[in-house]
Amino acid sequence: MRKKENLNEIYNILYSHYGPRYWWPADTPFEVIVGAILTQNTNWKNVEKAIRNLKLAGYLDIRKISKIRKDGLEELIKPSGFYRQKAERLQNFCRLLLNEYGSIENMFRERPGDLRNKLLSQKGIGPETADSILLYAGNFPFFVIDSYTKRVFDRLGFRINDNYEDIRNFFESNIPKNVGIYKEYHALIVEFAKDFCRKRPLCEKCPLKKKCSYNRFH
DNA sequence: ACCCAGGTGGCCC
DNA sequence: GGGCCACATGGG
Repeated sequence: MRKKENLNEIYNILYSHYGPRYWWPADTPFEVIVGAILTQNTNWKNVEKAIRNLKLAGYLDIRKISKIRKDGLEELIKPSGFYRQKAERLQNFCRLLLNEYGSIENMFRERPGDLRNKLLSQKGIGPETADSILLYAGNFPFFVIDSYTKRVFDRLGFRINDNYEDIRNFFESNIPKNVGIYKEYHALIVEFAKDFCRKRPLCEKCPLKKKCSYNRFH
């Protein structure tokens, strides 16, 4: 791991390069939750199809999803892949949410740390999904770590171990504790990773070129 | 015909 | 604690 100025500097460079990303792309907190579950190891385009299906059917609704037959839900979300487990887990989560809290607004009144543990205890909600929900639906300052984050900062020369909580703690202790910045930084990392950390030929135009440890191989 | 995508849980040691 | 594996669709 490296020092904090670098993390903030990288944020500034990415923000200058891309501008605001307006994440999370969703109309409601519940849509964030659904998207967070459906996008697990899945291309976002496929998730958009699934969410569109839910909307068109009038089923992007916590009570509707709680009551629908499981095979009906599977059909609607099929484009997002892993649709049997996701249908099961999404439905279970909706039922838990209604039973324990009654509503999303009420769920987000719980103490953030307690809520995070509650989310993590649900089957199908791991640390990234939990933090996506807490940050983008609940506006709580939890930094979201995903495979892009690990890949990007590995290439930038940060010595990152593979432990989710360690990485999250590293970010949260070295950038301002600000929900807007957390939201924007994660979105910028994803944007940057898609542009530059998959296709090597684009490296010449990379805004973080000077910081990238891959440069010595060029 | 591969490979990848905004992960997670189960099982093994 | 880490190393595999299943889970499934759609696009390059």
